[in-house]
Amino acid sequence: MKRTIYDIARELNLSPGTISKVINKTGNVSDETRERVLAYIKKVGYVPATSARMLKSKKSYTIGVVFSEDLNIGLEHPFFASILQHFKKYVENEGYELSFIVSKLGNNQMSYYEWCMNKKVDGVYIVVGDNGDQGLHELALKNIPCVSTDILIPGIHAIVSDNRMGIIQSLDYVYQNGSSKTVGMIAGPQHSRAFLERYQAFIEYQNEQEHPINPKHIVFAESFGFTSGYQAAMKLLENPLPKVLLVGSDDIALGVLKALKDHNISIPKDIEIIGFDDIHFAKHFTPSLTTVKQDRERIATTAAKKLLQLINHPDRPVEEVIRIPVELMVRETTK
Amino acid sequence: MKRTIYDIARELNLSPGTISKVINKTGNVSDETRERVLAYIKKVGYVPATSARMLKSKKSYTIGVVFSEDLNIGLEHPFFASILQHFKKYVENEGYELSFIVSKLGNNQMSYYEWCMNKKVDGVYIVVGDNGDQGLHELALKNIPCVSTDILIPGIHAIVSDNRMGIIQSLDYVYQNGSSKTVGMIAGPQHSRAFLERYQAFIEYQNEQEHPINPKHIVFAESFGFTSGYQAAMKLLENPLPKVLLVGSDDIALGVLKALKDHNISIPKDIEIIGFDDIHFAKHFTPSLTTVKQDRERIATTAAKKLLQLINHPDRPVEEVIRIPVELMVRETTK
DNA sequence: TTGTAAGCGTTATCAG
DNA sequence: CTGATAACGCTTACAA
Repeated sequence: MKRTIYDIARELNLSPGTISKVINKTGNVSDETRERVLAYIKKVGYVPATSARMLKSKKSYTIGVVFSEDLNIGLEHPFFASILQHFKKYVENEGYELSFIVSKLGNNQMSYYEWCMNKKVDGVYIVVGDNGDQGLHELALKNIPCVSTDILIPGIHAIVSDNRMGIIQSLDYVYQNGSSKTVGMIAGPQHSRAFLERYQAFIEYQNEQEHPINPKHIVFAESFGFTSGYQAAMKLLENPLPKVLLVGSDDIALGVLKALKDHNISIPKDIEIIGFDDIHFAKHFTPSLTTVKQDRERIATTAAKKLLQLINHPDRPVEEVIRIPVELMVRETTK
Repeated sequence: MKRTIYDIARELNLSPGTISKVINKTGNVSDETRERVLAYIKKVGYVPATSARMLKSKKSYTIGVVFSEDLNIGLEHPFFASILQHFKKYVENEGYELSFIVSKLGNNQMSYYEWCMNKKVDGVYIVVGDNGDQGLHELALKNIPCVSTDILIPGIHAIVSDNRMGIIQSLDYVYQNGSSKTVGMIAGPQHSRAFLERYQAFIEYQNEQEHPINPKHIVFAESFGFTSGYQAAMKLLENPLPKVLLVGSDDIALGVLKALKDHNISIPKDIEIIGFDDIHFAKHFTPSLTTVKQDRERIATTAAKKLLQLINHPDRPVEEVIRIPVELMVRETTK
């Protein structure tokens, strides 16, 4: 049933080495035999045994995926799942597959790096990672090709949204025509880079443009997700509201919207809301959410492309951080 | 740097074979040497090379995951992503890891079965699959351990929700106290087993209880998702509405809700809605959605447990289809 | 251009 | 109870 390179060699009156050469497009083989082998391989549906190949060549055509669970962001997270999906599609098309890196496998604990050595993965992709995770920093030190679409670690290439640009677009939109509305922000947890960047961009913009910042109009959500958005909004409601509210993420924004509705606050009449992410649901909500769209597909494919480049041309230098442009989607929560 | 079983043997004045034995808990080793080896291994952080181990033993401690993309259900799907997440957690804890099965890897097309042989996966998990997918049926024929939490294929063990029970609970709730409301259904695409079962259960219940079924109150959504729900609702609106509406899934139900709202139909006053799934968002929507909750965690862990059993005790027979109970979550879209 | 043979790091079967 | 030794299926010098 299962055929090896030896069987093929015998059946074709060739030597195993030759077969290997044509499969790997290495060494010299006459065009004729190459064709013959290729045809035969296709006919009988031979596929080389990965394990043997790995054992010998130290390559696996596999990319390890870090999807940090510590943050309690499940695979269900609308943003990260989507990115992972696009990434997967791209690399599979290039002949690579994905395997989740896990640090606690049954009994034996193993660092990301050990896992990579052990599995001989060609590269690793950090979809979402925790900055406090030592394993990640260890990875950055060893030189294994590695890209991230989340955290920024010196030594690891990252592809992330231009958060600052998103905030600028939002505020430019708010202040257009010389309007001088009061604007507040419900920021996400500040241990997350993306949330931190968005918050800082907000503060900087306001300072540069000399718009006042009212501390009571700034609230930090405790976590990701709907519920923490709801709670943050409750806190905001303790004081008079600003006219416009930027929210760190759509997930959170939806919770905010709900809290506001529950208090009979009319949107966008009483307060305008601008989110961040453009998750699938943003446009379906009532009222539909004005938000900054992250180009998930572009982030993912850029990351994939870059990782493959790192793997196949380790010499060619590349920029370490790439910022992907974002776009403001104006919908019903602003006027 | 990288240590092999040989290095360890040498450093410990033993033979490689002995080391292997203690690692695999096989053959006879004196307690003393076992301890000594185990201690040393832990100290130096040795991990066996998977490739070599696979090559020799035909085991990989890896489970192949089928996540059909043909259906355009991405990794982002709230139900399946959540199930996969729970499954992953369970098997990782038992020392297995997950690798996505892919049939078109770069240039060479390969059937699921070939992939499994090639990668020597110990089992396969079908999170979501297309019934028209020949590769899946081929898998069922070969005897590789395999479980599904979606499609039902003869020969493949399946763990799915008790859809009939969900419909019965919903309708019992609707008809409680001898009420005789008219009830309709927006069913999902009928090529999907789960949707089909829900539809059939509905029809059977109504017939058994001798409640009339108005064909105009039954609409089939063309696809999964919000948009097809919206469209289905539009169709339903062409005729007078029933008093109660069961919807095949929450995803679809949210689209329905939106369409109804857009037409100024009051929920639950004019029409009551009951969904299916209890996706995360169901309780956050306004009004919050009454729905049948699928126990995603239990489905996933049951599937995981069963697959591991199939792998490790292929002899022990097990039922082929397990139905997991569901629970009606009563919220604001019903009164 | 093709064939030979020595590994890669394990496991498993025998002897000792 | 422990130690040799032959696979496992492939890649890669090197020889023919």
